[in-house]
Amino acid sequence: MAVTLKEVAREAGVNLSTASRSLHATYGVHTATRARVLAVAERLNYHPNRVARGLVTGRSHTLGLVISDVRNPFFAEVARGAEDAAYAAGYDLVLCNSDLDPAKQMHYIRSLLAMRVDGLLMNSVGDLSRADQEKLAAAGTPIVLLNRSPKNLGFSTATADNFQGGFLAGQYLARLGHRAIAHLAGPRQHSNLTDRTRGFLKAVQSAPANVSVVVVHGEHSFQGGYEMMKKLLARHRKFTAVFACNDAIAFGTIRASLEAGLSVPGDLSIVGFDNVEVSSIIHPPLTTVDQPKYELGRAAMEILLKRTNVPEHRMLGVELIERQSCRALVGPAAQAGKGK
Amino acid sequence: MAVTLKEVAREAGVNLSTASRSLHATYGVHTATRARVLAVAERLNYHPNRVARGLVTGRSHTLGLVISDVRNPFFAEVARGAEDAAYAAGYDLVLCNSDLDPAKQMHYIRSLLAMRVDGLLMNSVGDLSRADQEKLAAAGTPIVLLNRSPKNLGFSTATADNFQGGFLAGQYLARLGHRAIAHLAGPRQHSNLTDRTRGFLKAVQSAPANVSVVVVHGEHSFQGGYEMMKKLLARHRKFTAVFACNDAIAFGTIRASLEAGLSVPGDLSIVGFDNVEVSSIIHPPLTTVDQPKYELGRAAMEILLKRTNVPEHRMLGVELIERQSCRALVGPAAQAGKGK
DNA sequence: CTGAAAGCGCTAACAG
DNA sequence: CTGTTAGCGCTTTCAG
Repeated sequence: MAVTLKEVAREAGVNLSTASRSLHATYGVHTATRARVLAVAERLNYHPNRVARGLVTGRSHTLGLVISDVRNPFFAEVARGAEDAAYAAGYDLVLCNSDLDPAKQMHYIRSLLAMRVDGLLMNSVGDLSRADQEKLAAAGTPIVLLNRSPKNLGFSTATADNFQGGFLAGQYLARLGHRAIAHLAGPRQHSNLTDRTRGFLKAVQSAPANVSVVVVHGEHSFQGGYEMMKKLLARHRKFTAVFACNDAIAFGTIRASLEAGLSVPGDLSIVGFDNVEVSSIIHPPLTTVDQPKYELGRAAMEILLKRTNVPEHRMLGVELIERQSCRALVGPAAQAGKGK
Repeated sequence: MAVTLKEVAREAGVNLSTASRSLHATYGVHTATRARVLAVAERLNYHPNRVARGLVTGRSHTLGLVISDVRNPFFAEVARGAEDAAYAAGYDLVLCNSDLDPAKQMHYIRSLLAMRVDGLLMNSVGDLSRADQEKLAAAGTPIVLLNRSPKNLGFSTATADNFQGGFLAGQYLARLGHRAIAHLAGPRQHSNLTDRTRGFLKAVQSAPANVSVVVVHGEHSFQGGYEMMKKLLARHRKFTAVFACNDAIAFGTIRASLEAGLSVPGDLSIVGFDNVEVSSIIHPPLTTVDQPKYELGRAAMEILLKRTNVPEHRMLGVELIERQSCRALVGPAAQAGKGK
């Protein structure tokens, strides 16, 4: 089918190994010889067979990316960051959507290991059985985990500072003068989300004034946010602001508020988390905590590409993006009807 | 490093080839022998080396997906559809983001061919030089193109019925009684977008009443839509509806309209194209033409997996999703202030 | 049913 | 600087 190095060598009148050396651009071959080989390779449209090379070198120059779903804009960004970094380093990325299903996850991992990827980037490993986790660790393939605090086994991690993000949100709302805040927290037991909650509570507790908080849990999706908010509103709770633990929830919250005849930010201030692209597109533009998604993917990939065996942990900074979904209840801005 | 078949064979006291046969579940090996081999393989945690296998079989069970950018929700959906289909068939997918840059595209293609992927799913090939296109075709690797009308070389294609989608949009707006419509058409020379335009014009021209249309071109993005609309509004054009050739443009249009003090759909009806997830989340929920994105990816993958050498062309149906961004100017619904 | 042997395309010592 | 020689781990004839 495809032309092989052997044919190139024969055509160029040199030995197989000489041809091989010529292509690797290392020294140890006469310039004229190399030129000849290269010319022939070009003419024959030769392309080295990476699988053959991989077999002998033991490196595939391929990496695995296991995430829950690329359709989630967060992961799409991460994937892009990871892919760009891989591309720059001459690696290819195999995309796997696990839906967080442990069986599917293991299936992918097995497949990836079987194809001898040089490393794995995964967004979670917590759902795997202890045995599987150990098997994974034993495989010896470098692994970096996304979005997990550095407490996992011996794996490297790359994550945003979720605690700090939650803290920023709480501090912001408290400073605007909100004294009764609802926090839509997503599922329990979701380490990076609970970190946000912890940061938020910390900020609110350390605020100069007294702030009351009601925390509700639910699905971390548009629908989940919508439902949590509906329920909250039905209970006639008095609160002037909500901190949603991600943007999707915030969007659902806005929808539910609008449907209940509340204005945002007039009656209700809302801050989200993630800063997905849509948050600047919807109305009102959402004030949210930006998480450096692309950089997260890139940073994770960089760690992976180092191929060191000592686990490395990278935590990226977050930032509050002030838009138009919050209003100040105190201070000079309070009259204006909008935050800041 | 990893345990090899040879070790399994030795441990099981059989020959290498017997071990190999045992694993392939084909007949030709005594049941007891196979059981023994399987047991040993399990115990040793043996996993076949796919690269070695690939070298001899000539098939890598890996496919390439070259799209412009996964961060584009349209492609994320397509990618997911393709990946699911690949997964179901036991294939892995290598993700490549080309940004539509011909050089990057060729780089990826080269890399993919070098790793001997069994097929390629690409979203465009039009920017490649004639020579590169021919080289691609000559490589003999099965290729299916996304979103391209079936006029390309000998490649298979999978695309939505863009013409029909444009037609549906035009027909819908005309029926609602709109007689002056702006069409935000995206860049010229973008085959699937121009198909939408053609369908739209066809519908409008064949409408019973006279409908005037102004077509404007620009970037097919939120920003592009925003700018096109600003310009249009500045020219004091009189139109009651706009058909945006994709949802991103529609979102930009809505933003620009809102900023200009126009209400949607009160003063202006807007229909988009794509039905990305956000279109149901924004306010007002966008009436748009649904393109079966996930199915597109899956269909393309199915064609690819057939590995036939006769090009196949699949065109998927589209559907108008009526939400709340349009209003009727005639008929009983006109009073209600909303379409239907 | 099982073993022996060749070879996929390439790299990497090792001689020369 | 260049050629010879082993394999990498696996599948696949071909004998037995």
